[in-house]
Amino acid sequence: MGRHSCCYKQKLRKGLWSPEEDEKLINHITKCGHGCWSSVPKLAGLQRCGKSCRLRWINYLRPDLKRGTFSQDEENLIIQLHAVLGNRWSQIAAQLPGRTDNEVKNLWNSSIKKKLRQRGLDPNTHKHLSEIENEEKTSKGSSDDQRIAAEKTKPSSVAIDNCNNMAAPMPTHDFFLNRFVISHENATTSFQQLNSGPKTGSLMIPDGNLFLDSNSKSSEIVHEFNSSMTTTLPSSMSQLPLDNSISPFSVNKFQKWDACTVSNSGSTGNVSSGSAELQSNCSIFEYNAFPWEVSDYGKFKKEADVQQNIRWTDYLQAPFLRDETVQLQHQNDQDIYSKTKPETRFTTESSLSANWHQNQQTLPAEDLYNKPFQSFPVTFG
DNA sequence: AAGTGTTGCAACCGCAAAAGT
DNA sequence: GACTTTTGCGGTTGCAACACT
Repeated sequence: MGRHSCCYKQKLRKGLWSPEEDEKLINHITKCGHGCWSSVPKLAGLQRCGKSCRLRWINYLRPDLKRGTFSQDEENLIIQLHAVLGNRWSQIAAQLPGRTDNEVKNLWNSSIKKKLRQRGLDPNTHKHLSEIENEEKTSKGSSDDQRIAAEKTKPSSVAIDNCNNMAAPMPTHDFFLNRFVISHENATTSFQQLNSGPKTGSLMIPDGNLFLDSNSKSSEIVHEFNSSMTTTLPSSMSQLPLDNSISPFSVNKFQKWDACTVSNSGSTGNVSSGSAELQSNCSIFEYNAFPWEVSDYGKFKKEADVQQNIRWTDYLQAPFLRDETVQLQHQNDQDIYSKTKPETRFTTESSLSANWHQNQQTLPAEDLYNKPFQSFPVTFG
């Protein structure tokens, strides 16, 4: 471990953080926020550089970190995302609530890579090693060596092909569904971790689902609430009690929902009637269908705007939803929907996530990995 | 028990992009 | 527009803990 140049100049501490340092940093940030990181050490009374403080906070002290070992589902998701995104750890970590890019990166380097190799897969290209060997045999010359070397630093060729192909498939139905379930589930988990009291309506707003209404196939986006949470929906998230039991960071995470909160219908279940905005051609990023951090929201939205603004209505009308062959590939996911009758469509997310987890768990890891995975490089660059 | 190798992870480095002046 | 500062990211390293001999 080296030391930042600024640390040399100012003779700042390096290496592991002591509990006292952690406490100082936590106290300072919870009271004042981090503001400009370069000023944090001075204000917090730390002999560290701002960069070091930022890293310590993001990777270790942040209250919304999950910690602990990665679940099999998380590992599978990392593998899938890596096939699309390559070594873009921050983007991968953004799909794993409570996990940091550093954690994901470490897991990949220390564990997942080995597992993939044991399964006969190249962790860089996600291709079978035999396939790569064949390619190497058939392609000779230095130009090919350069290509292979370059390929190692890129996401899978499938993803690249899709990226270069104007007719590349849209994001897959199951991928988005999975993302919903995971992030949705996490929102609940975060809530429960942060506030052991009764679930009030306010914080349950993010616990509502933004669902694809596959029954009507009308490309309608339905915002739904659990029946238990329809009674008291505050008009503003600012009404949240900012006591010690609720981290300001969790509130920050959910703030975006405030912007799309529709007037409470007063009825249980479907409140789509009041969601004109949601039914418009809004980008999927604009209403935080995924409970990412606001900063992530901005980042992804920007990327999406710059590259290709995938809209929910576009997604719902995507060819793969009409393509029989592809639909067969997503039979399991369709089943999740089809088994839910319209009148009982608003099943709790737990049943959905249970289905999903069950689905994942019944697949051996390798089978899961080998499952056709259509990437969506358009969105994530 | 002591020495050596391996592993997991926290933290640093260097670079690039963004933001500020 | 040029320059400086800040922020964010991916790659890498150092070290403590563990496993093995």
